[in-house]
Amino acid sequence: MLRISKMTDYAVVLATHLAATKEPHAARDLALETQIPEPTTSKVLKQLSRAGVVASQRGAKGGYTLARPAHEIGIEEVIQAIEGPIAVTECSDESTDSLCEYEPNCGVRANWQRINHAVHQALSQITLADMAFPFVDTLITIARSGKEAERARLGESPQGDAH
Amino acid sequence: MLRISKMTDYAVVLATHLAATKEPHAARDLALETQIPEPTTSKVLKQLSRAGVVASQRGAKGGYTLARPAHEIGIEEVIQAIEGPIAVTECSDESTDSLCEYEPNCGVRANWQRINHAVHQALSQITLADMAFPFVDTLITIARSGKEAERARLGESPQGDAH
DNA sequence: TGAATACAGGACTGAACCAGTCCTATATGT
DNA sequence: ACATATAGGACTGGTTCAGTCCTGTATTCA
Ligand code: SF4
Ligand code: SF4
Repeated sequence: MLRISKMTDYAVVLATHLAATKEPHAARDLALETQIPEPTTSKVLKQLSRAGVVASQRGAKGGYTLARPAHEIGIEEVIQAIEGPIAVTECSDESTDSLCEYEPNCGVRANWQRINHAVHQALSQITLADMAFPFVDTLITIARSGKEAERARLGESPQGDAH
Repeated sequence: MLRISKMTDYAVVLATHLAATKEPHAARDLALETQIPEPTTSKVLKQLSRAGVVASQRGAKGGYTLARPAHEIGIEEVIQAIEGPIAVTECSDESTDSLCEYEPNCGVRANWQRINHAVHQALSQITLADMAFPFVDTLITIARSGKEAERARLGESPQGDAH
């Protein structure tokens, strides 16, 4: 399904919630506001804290705030904090040199890596500030380059010698 | 990690392999060419067949061919054949009215659905003919619309009353 | 100081999903 | 008939995920 995990979803919801104010929010309060169970909320926020997405303050009057302004935090960063690096395929993990056993003779590897990069870029550019308002549709569109003609030509004869 | 399953990866590799010729390929032959184990290859191809991505011919001299020309089959279709509808979040499944329990008071739902739609579009436009050659980078780019200024302004004051 | 608050870290569990194999049935060509 | 090759589905071990809970530490304030 190409889906982010539930925990990651919670993370985006919570982080977006934090974007609303600069006051520290206790995990318990955020749980009440979002309806997400408190232990789970706490777990997610701890992970976000370790990843540097949110800052934490212990003790009474403590809580969580965003580590930086909302418009400087891309949701890719939030996703990565919970799930690790974005990698659409096993071979497109840019952090580790993860080796797929089929890699030596795999013809689609290079293209998957480019697709992965595009997704990564798109999610990096959408910030928590964007998520707080319904304007994302004006920000993200997938555009084909002017090489459409070339592609169509190649597409007509995929078995041709196109080296 | 926002990853497609291994089976889906195999499906794209196999389908791209089929794009090279119009002759029927037996599952066994494809398995040898791609190094993917034969039972797994067979399973994946059967799923692709049921989804209408590939056509099958039983009996001696039989095998699999693409159901349509390679440049008419988007990889989104291949992914969907194995994993079901693309849905980045639970609420962004366009096929079913899947209801998330947090949906009523979730502020990021609309934006996730737009992101999901963009990803869906991008993967639909990349065809098997594209995957057979390293030209995808010329085809997919993420573009921001001209509303960047508006966004930046909003991003500066996410806590402001922007209703 | 001591109590209350709130985060940090990690262990733990049941459930769901995934990867891969195998068996039986059916269709096709020689 | 017989060999070939797909169709469908059952089945299993392993892994990952969602969620909870416990112990420890830092901070505030009376
Ligand atoms: S190398 Fe090929 S088979 Fe291996 S993960 Fe990448 S795309 Fe998939
Ligand atoms: S409604 Fe909100 S919480 Fe539910 S799946 Fe969609 S984004 Fe996630």
